[in-house]
Amino acid sequence: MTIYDIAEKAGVSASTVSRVVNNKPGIKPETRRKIEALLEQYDYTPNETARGLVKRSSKMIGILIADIRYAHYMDIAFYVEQELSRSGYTCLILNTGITEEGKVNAIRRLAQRQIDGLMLVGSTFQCEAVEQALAQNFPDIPIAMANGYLPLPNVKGVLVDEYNGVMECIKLMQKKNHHKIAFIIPNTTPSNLQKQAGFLQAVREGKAPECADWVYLAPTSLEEGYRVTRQILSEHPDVEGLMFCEDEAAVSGIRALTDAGIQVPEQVQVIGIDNTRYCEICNPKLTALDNMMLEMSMETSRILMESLNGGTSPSKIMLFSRIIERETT
Amino acid sequence: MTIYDIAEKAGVSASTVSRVVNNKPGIKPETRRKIEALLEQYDYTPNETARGLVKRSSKMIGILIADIRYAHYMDIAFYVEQELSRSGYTCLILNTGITEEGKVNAIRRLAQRQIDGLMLVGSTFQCEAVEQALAQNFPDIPIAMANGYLPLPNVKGVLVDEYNGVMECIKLMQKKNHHKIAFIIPNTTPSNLQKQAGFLQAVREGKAPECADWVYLAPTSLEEGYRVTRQILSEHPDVEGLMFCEDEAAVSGIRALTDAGIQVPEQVQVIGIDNTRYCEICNPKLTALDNMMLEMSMETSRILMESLNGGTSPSKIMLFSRIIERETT
DNA sequence: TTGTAGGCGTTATCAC
DNA sequence: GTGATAACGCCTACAA
Repeated sequence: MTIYDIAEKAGVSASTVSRVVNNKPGIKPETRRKIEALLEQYDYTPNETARGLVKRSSKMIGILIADIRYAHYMDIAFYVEQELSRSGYTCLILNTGITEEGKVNAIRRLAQRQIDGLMLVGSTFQCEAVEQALAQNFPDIPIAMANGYLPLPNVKGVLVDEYNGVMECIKLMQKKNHHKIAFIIPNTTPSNLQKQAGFLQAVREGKAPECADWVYLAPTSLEEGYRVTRQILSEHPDVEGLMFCEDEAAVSGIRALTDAGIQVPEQVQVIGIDNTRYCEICNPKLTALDNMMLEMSMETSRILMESLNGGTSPSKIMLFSRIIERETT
Repeated sequence: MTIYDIAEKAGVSASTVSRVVNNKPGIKPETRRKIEALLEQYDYTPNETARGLVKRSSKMIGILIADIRYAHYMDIAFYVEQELSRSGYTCLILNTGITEEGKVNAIRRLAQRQIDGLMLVGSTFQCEAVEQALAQNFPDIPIAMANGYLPLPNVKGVLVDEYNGVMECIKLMQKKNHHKIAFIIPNTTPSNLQKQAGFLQAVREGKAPECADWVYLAPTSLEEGYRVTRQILSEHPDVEGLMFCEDEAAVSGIRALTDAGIQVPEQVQVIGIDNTRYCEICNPKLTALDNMMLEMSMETSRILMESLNGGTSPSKIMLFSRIIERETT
């Protein structure tokens, strides 16, 4: 069912139908009514592909996420999709993986699709390769980044103060007289390096500056969280606190501790980051740094929408994280 | 950068460029090389919108999910996106909600986009309204359903034997001499009604047939899982087992039990369904019915791919669930 | 108030 | 081997 079909049935030209479909003025009310009835009757919906071709806009937004399965990314994907749908946009969600190749590939794939806007979720996209690919493929559509930023004229970024957030976490444990703290990082994204810097700062100012060396790498997974905790216990039996960069490893860290007969939080305290559902599920419940993912994603999609509508907003804003204290501190 | 631009620079016609881009035969090797060099140099990528218009195919697949945040749906979304990407398809993932209106709306939104195929995830789509909307909007593109089926000529479904699965769960508890079992259902999707039927069957055959009345409604959430567990404890202090339709409520059910000083699994056993990550995170670890979501999603996308390629496969297949026993039974 | 004609970028069908 | 030309479905000057 095309506008031509409708036009024929209505005894008018296609352009008249097009005008009615697009609510343009200057149509005789009677004609309009007649066409609207036909539209309704035949359940006409405009072909967005054709529309996109002529309008050079697809009403589609690309969303790049390293891996949608990470609990906090998933929430972002959900809210952003909801929000953008409401304004008539359709989302292309791509899982890029964390390799440069995967990220650049995804960008190229989107480039073929005439997307109207782009959203990047996660600081992993804050890198040279992505910056170049964006500059080349999307020099002028609005781009919004959640938890990251790139210095391109059409990019806006929403950041969270994780440096101070982590510092506060460490201080919280120190205040409770837990000073020997290990730090577990899943990878070296800019965001995680920020967190690490916060850790180092707090620990160096504290009573056990030697812990600045207690930095461990453990990719996001339950298995790795368990493994690394056992490793830390064996290398530093005197450990008093574990600061994880994400909840998933943290919750299995808790498990490793209790399995080893260690009291949480009396002997060892544990803090995670992201404040995902996992925090409420594990036992004891996990204290976590809430990095405001939800607010961040809403803010990011708001900024994206604003740019799409030609509005303007600061190119970089920062939100403040906060600690949600539960049972592991 | 269009094929016309390239054609001009190469001193050939646009058709020739198009042929090279599409790897068509019958081009003088020299011409081909020259054009390929230009393509490379200007980083040309074909405009999929224009292509879609003439080919009447967008290389896009619609994916309908009630709510991507449910842990098991999320995994499906991830794997399906990966799988379809690999074959050059882009996924449009829409969260429809569980209302009829939301589901039908999503279908209409996709209808405007010339999608090549459609995937429905979850038995919630197995309903009259969706069936009608599909028949009307997508009479002839391949449609694959995960955990559901609709009797339309172009629909294929992958199902899981949850009826027997739940029955086995109940029997497992009965074998361990826990007979007084309550059943908690989040909503009345066809899939959940199947589970309930399995529960009723097993309980009626067991030693406490009166439990057939112990069916509780609790929407998927930690709060509701906790609340309903307390309610069950107060209404049936002699309860010996809890069979939840999904892990999320189950894990907070465990918490409610331990908070009430009840030993799990000695006094009350707990089983969930979906076998999500949550099972490993809570304490004690949750025994769950693995409804093979992963296999199901891979199978569903495989079937969808096959249909897209013109192949044929049975319109309805069934997978078998299995129990993953952990610490709550 | 309405219709005609051209064009968006691509592919496919004929000619040459 | 290659080049016109006509679609695909829609929008939008410009004309009438």
